[in-house]
Amino acid sequence: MLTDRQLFILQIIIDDFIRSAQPVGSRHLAKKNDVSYSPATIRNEMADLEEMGFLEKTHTSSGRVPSEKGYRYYVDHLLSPGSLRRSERTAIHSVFADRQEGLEKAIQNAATILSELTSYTSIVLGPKFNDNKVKSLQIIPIDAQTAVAIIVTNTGHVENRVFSLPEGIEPADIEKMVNILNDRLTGVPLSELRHKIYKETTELMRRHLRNYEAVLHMFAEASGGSPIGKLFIGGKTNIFNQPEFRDVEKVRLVMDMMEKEHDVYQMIRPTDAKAGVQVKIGTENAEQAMEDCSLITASYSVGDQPVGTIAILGPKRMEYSRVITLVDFLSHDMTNVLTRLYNTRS
Amino acid sequence: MLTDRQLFILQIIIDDFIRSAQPVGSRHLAKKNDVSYSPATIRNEMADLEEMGFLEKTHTSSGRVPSEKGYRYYVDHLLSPGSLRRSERTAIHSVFADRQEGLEKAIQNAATILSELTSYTSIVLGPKFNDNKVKSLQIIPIDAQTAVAIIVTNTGHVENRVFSLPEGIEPADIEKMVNILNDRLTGVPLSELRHKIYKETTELMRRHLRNYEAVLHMFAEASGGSPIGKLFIGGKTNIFNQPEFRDVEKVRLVMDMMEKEHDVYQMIRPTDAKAGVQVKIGTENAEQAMEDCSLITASYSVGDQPVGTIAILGPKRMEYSRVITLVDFLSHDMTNVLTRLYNTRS
DNA sequence: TGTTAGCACTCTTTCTATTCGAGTGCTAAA
DNA sequence: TTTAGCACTCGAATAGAAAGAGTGCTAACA
Repeated sequence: MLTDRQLFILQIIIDDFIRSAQPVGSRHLAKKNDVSYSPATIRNEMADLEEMGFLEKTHTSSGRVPSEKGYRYYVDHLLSPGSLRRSERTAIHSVFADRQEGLEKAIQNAATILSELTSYTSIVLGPKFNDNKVKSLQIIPIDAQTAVAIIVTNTGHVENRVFSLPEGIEPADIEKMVNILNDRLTGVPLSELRHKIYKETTELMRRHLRNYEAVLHMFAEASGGSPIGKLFIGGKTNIFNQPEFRDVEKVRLVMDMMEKEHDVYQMIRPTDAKAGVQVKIGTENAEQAMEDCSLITASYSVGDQPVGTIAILGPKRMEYSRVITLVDFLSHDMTNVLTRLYNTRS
Repeated sequence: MLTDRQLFILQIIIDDFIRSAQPVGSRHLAKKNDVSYSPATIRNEMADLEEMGFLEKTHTSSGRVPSEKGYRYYVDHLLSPGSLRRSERTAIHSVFADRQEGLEKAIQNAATILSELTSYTSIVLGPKFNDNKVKSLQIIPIDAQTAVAIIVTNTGHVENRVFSLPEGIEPADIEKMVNILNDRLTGVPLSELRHKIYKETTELMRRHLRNYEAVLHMFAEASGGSPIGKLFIGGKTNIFNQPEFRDVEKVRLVMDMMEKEHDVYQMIRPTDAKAGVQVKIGTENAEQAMEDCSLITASYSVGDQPVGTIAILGPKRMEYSRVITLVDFLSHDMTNVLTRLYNTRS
């Protein structure tokens, strides 16, 4: 077990390293105001901490650097809870205050604000309302052979798709079709739409018109939509600011990964395993490219259903305290706003 | 004026430098099969070419490197017209062969293919049909206070926006409104919609219902949409492959710029000044960050109206011949496909 | 007169040696 | 248990020195 003094020293070493990015030496620490031990004493403790795996040396006669285990212990036990400035709070609140621009824009703004406040890279996984319910279906003919199918959900989300009309269909037929579809499918969750569309309406449609299959098929397709929410990444190039990423190859690894939507999604998709803020340090991330990075994630919800994730990607030497507080705060804010907004319209 | 031999030497110097990224020396050139002059002769010619500003030295005793003026002359006068492999042609054709996925996906694929074929960064400015005409306007109520406004154009493009309904409006009122709007605005080009919506319908609407302003305003807003087409960038990290971008600061400049949609748009927006492929070398680009890059653009059209742009961003030391051929080919292909697709539906 | 061989010169790159300083580990004294 | 002292290690910085690539110029050659 660690003595109090060891805890203290571990803490100030990591704090110092996070700020300076320089290996910290015993003499340097001893000079600090709140440290009253001599360099030699500190050296002894450092040696012990290193033996236990919390610290590392870059070479035999360098100062100490936190190991991954060290960071892990730090976030689990040593973190002083950060607090937000008033200006930060209002910045975050303002993102969702003005809904005029639409949800998508608001989410994108959230990503931008987050990266600006932290000067790390932010990732926001937009909400996917799988239990969105159909509010209205429309078919708008464009010309003799073509039409647009439109699905509006109870959250105001609109899916649309161009498709070819069956040969020789009449405007009256289309109207009939739309009526049937609306009659039978209003209120059906999007996730079930594909299934229900065939089950509920095939019979009816067949009675009223020929060539209904193409149309049904089309609607089923459009309802599929993207299986995941949209990804927004803010401050992609912030990683360039980090001194440990002076190396082109390292930057490249991370940049490449950020371009691969699928990988990013895998990394931050909401896991309902644990609620609250999650921290993944270095190799704790599955992604190879993340071995020098840390990822802080929190999911946000509508009601008690998690619908999306916000995350901060930075160097392992991250300001954990600040970022955790920020991410926690924003995710709660988003949960509140979205819940108020969407949970009422059922 | 340049002698034939000077032209020849300038050409092989640039060809060689494009391939190797190394300053090319007289001895190195003389050893090539198709060069029958001695190093000394070549040195003399090089000195002349340098004096005329086509070549530069990185330091007093280095080989020569093409200057910006050199590249400019090269693309204007020395370019051997490249040809495409069959596999490249089919790759390009295949992008637009299958329209099932929708236009947006196809455009995105174009960007991806382009960056993969060239191993540079590709930028595609999605089509903006400003003369799209309104086909249909819809208002779908979501709940008592909220509704979605939808505009469908003759190309099948759908704009939508959530908005707040005026207090105490009745479903019948909405229907009336939609009828008036459709009656008066069908066929109006999107670019004029904002204007016409007030001019044509205010009077009528006022007669039929209170609080029409909010609704009109909303439609006017939605019709504004994004003033520009959507941007797709492929192979953002390809720049890392270029040896002259080993430097983190240089990469950063370019990366930062690519994140700023507005800057990118300014750079590649269609200029109907010149048709065909345009090449901007280094500082010929307005953008500061581009001083070590070249940009090759071509716009594509529907009919004879340019609607979007494709571009390749690479180092000044770019394979101009290949890329120009490729960009030219793809832009024509896109023009053909889009013209066939959209020009019929007027 | 145009071309080429030869040579001195320049500048970068690479290697080696040296020094400097920050930091450690260990021992012994307080 | 803490601390002072000291030898030791290693990286970073500095300065030559040598190697190598390439040039410019001059003079000879065809």
